[in-house]
Amino acid sequence: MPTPFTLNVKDLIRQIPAGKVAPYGLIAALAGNPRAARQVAWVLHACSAAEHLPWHRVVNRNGKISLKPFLGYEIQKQRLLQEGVVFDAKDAIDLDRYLWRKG
DNA sequence: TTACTGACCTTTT
DNA sequence: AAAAAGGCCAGTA
Repeated sequence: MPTPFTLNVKDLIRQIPAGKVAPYGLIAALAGNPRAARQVAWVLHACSAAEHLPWHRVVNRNGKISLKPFLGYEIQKQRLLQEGVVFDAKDAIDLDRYLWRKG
């Protein structure tokens, strides 16, 4: 039985609209534990496939993809590009523009 | 059962 | 300013 935090994380990720992204810390904070970003990451790589969570809309605090190349990085980037998210020269997303705002 | 690992973030030296 | 440590939860060995 997963903790409410984990369930909350999944719900929050489901609420992320297309074309927006959310860092791990924000989801963790909304889920109730600002320092449980690591757990958020775990939920993604472990449960995202089983659920249909838009895991590609979750990036790190730098606005960059944490995944390593050829291990999901390209897939996530392509998905985001399909949704209209633009990467800058550093392969990072402008969080000021694409950060998901609750509401 | 304990111990280690993992798509990380925040706080403290 | 940069660097180190602490913290969170679930899965695997």
